Amino acid sequence: MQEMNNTNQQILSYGRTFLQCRGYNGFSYRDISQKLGIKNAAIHHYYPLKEDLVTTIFESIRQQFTKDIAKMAQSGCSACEELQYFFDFMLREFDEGRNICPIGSLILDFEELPEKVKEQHLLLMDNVLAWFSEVLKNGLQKGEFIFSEPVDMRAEAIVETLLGARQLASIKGRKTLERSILIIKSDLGCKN
Amino acid sequence: MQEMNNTNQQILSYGRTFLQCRGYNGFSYRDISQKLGIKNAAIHHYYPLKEDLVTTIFESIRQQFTKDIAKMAQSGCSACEELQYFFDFMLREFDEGRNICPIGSLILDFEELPEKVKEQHLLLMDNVLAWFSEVLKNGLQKGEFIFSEPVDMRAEAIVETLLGARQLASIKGRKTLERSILIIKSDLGCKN
DNA sequence: GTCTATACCTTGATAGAC
DNA sequence: GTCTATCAAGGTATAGAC
Repeated sequence: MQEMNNTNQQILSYGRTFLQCRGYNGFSYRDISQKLGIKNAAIHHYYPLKEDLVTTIFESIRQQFTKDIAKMAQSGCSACEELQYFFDFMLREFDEGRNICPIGSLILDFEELPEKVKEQHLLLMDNVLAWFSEVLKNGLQKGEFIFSEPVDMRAEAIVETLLGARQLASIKGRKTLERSILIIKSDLGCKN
Repeated sequence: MQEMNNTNQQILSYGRTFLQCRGYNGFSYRDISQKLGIKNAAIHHYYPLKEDLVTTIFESIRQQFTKDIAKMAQSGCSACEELQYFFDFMLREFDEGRNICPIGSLILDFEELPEKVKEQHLLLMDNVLAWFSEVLKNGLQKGEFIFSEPVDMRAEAIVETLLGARQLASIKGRKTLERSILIIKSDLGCKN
């Protein structure tokens, strides 16, 4: 991580929250600057263009994800536990008021998005899908899971369910997300 | 259906397409008017406020859905066939370029939506969830499906998976949606 | 039913002072 | 690093002519 002053960190934090609540075109520099008690133009000092800000947000999300899965891989926990770790992460994010997962937050605006933002979005999506596929593969081999479809296909469906669940939960509340996590585990034949 | 001239119909049709591609705040009256070769202000003649337009769009979607499920109920087809009818409808809509399901298209903007639009959105969501629950209940009783969770819970998870699948498919293509439909049917123990 | 014209707001972005 | 000031663009919406 580069050295960062407090303002920069807060810009990224609020920016991320706004992004995940309202999407790319749903928040403005003014929304962020008001939260910090500064002016619109000050944000442009850190991120001249909005695409710079959003790209940086996505890079930091991906960095954090990469760090987290590396830590899990070292800890030698079961595939079930790895999944649960991800689910807990989603629930915690939901509780923090970051209502939509970052992947879902860009889909409506995707066509008109700047190229570098699109790239980051696809990269994060690939990383998440690849991680799920890996966990499912291991869990199958170790007999923790039971299902008959190719792991990639199953992984994709899980990501989609979480995507949708996170969105419905932003309207209907946390229980919605909890229920879907139970279903996902049940469909994997997961015992806990 | 009220009598409608061609302009009005086209406004609703393009409006719906734009809404499902870009969300509530992602399209403008100008987008629609340009498609029709008329001016911005002409649309306001039919729908003074944007919320009027979007409310009408949602009402017509819900009306169509209500009509479709009534027709299915009369036709006496199996629960599996009823599900497949819905899946085919989604695939057809996807092919028409209406990329996101209407429910998903309003979620990001939901908080700031006019009250009457929120109502229509929730109403459609309830209708869809209730229909899925009903079909699952019947399918269970007739032995067409096998699963252990409450039907409401399973129905919710299916809607979420379709929601997410439709969104990923808008980026990654039709196959994504097809794959998820297979998984959903597989998890229901559906034989076809 | 469609047009022109217009009012008013928000947004992304820049220039230049401090 | 933050401010004031400003700009062009695009959005919603209205008034009134045709």
